[in-house]
Amino acid sequence: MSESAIARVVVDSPLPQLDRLFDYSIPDALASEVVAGVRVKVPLRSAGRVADGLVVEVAERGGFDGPLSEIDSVVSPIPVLTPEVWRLARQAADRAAGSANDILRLAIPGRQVRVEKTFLGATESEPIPVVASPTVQHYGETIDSVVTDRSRIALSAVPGVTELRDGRWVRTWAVTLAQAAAACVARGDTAILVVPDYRDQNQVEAALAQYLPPELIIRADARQSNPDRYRGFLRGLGDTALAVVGNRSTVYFPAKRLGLIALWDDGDPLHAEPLAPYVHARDAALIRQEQRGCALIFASHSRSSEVQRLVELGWLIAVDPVRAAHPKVVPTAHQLSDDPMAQRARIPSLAWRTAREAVAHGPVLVQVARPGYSPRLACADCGQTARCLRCSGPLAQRSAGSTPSCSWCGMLSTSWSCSHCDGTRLRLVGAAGSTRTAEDLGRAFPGVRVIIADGEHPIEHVGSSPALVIATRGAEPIADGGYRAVLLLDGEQMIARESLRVAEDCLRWWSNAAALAAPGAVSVLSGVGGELATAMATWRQADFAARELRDRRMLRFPPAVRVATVTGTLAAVAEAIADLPVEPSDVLGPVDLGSATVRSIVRFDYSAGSEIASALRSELIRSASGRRSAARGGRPTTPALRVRLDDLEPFLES
DNA sequence: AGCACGCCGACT
DNA sequence: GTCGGCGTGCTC
Repeated sequence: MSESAIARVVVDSPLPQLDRLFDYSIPDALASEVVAGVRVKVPLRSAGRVADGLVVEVAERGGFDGPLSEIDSVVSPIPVLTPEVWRLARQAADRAAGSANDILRLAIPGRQVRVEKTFLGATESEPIPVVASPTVQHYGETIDSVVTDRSRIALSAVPGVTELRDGRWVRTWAVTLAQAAAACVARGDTAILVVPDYRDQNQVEAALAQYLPPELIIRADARQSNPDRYRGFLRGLGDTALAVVGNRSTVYFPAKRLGLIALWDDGDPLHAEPLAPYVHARDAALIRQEQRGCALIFASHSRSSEVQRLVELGWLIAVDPVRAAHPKVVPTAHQLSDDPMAQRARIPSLAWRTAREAVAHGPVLVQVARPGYSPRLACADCGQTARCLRCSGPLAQRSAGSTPSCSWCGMLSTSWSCSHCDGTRLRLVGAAGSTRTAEDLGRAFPGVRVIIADGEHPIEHVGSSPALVIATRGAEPIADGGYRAVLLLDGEQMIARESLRVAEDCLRWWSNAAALAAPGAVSVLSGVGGELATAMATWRQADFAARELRDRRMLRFPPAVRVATVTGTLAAVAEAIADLPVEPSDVLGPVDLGSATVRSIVRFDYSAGSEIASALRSELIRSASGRRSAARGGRPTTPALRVRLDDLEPFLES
C-alpha cells in the first residue's frame, strides 16, 4: 500500500451536481480498511459536515489536483458495492440522465448491524452443494446452449400449468426459468430471475426447489423485512453460485460470477421502476448483459413492442417451443345469450354454453376488467358521474343494496344530490365489477362454488373441483391441472381505454389468463374482433407485436423512438432544448401544465440517446447549481427544470 | 442542501 | 474607512 493511495468515493447525496467521484486521502490508521466497495463517512465542504459514501476504487492518483480531505471513517468492513454493480449503476443512470446514487439506493439494501455481525461471524467455509444440471424442457437443446453460449433471447413461454413433485401446480414458464437457472448454477454461475410480483416469485421459488437445495435459492423483494433482504444481499457477495429470484430491483443484485439474467413478462408495468431515474428493469438487464456478457432471457406469452424491436434488430434471438401446442381461444361477438340468466349476467351465448358445460368437470376462470361491485355511479337524471359531496371523489357501491360511499375519502353518501342538476337518484353505469359478476353468476349457476380473486381478495391457488373463479386481470389464481374453460369477459371494455399500450396490455392480460387453461380447454374472448382476436386465436402474439411496432414507427412513438420529457419553467425548458447538441428528431410542446410549469417532449433516435441524455443532464446540473430560482429567496418549490427519459406517461394518458 | 466568497449601501 | 447585504458557486 503506497502512502499516496487515494480513495475515489461516490457520495450519498440527491444533488445532481454531486453525482461524480470525489478523491480523498486515506489516513494511515485506515489504510487496511479502506478498500473498494466499503461504506465510509467523508467530509464534504468544510470539515464538520460528514456525508455517507461508498469507496468505488482505491487508486494511486485520481483526477483531482487540489488538496484532498481525509476519509473520516469506515462504517463497515464489508465491500457492499462491487465493481460490476458500480459500472451498471453508472451506465444505467447516465442512460436515464439521472444519478448513480439513486440506482445504488435500489441496488444496496440499508445496513443492518446485527445481520452483518452474524455474517462476519460465520466465516467457516460452508460446503458448496453439488448441483446436477437439469435439461430445459420444450425447447430442444436451445436453452441449454443459451446459458452456455451466453446468448440473448426472446423466449415464447410454454402455455399451461405443471405439477411439481410436491403436488403443487405452477405455471409452466416458472419451471422453464427454474430449469435454466439451475443449469446456470450447476455450471458455477449465479442466475438472476426477475418477476413482476410476489405471486410469480412464489411459483418460481417452488419450481426452483425441485432442482436446487434451499441454501442456494435467494429471495429478494421489497415485501421481506430489511434484515432478510440484507442477509440475502450479503450472501450474493460470496463466492457461491446462487439462484436469485425477486422483483425489478433484483436486476442489480451483486454476483461474483453472473451467468444468466431472466426476466418474466417484461411488458408488465411492475417492471417499470417508479423511483428516479425510472430505469426499467428491462433496460437495466440489457445494460448488465452487455457489460457482463451473461445470458439474457426475456420470457413471456405475449411479446412486448420493446422486445420485438430488439428481435428485429437481431439483438435478441426469438426462441419458440419445439412443439407449438397452444390454448384454444375462440373470439366471439358480444352477442348476449338467449338464456335470461345469462342475459342478467351479461354473458355472451358461446361463453355461457362453454361455462355451463365446463363447470361440471372442474374450475372455470372468468376474467373481468374491474374489482368491486360497480365501476361507476351516475346521476340518473343528467348522467354525470356521482361525486362525493365532501371531497368530490367518485362514488362507488360495494355490494348490492349497500350505501354508496366515496372511493377517495370513504364517506358514506346517505343523502346525495347531484351537483349538476340536483337529481337525487343514482344509477349504475358500465360493466359489472368482480363482486357483481360473482353475484350474477352465483344466481345463474346455483350450487356451484364461486370464488373471487382480486386485489382485495388475493388467491394464488384453487383446486380442481368445479368452481367459478371470478378474477380481475392479473389476479388469476392457478387451478390444479388447469381451468376447464376460461371466459375473457370484458374485452370490449379493456380495449376502450385510450392509451398507447392498450392493445399490447390486453393481449398480455388475455394471453396470461388463457395460458392457465387445461390442455384442450376452450378460452372464450368476448366482444373483441380484428387483429387482436386473430392474434389470440392463432396464438401468434409476436406477429401482433411486429404490427404494433410498425404502427409506432409510423407515428414516431416509443419504442420506435426514444423520448425525454423536459419539465419546468418556460425559460428553463426552452434553454435546455435550445442547447441540445444534436438535432433531435422533433420537439413536441411546450404545453402549459399550470403553476408556471411547462413540459416539452423530445423525440430522438436510439443512436442519439447518450448524447441527448448527457446534454439534458448537464443542463439539469447547471439549472440546479446556478441561479437557484428565478424568483425571490430560495423557496422550496419545484426545481426550475426536471428531466425524465423514456417517460411514457404523456403517451399513456387517456 | 449548506456554507463561503464576493462586490455594493449605511455605520462607529 | 469598515460591517454586512445576500447573489453566486462549490463541495475532493
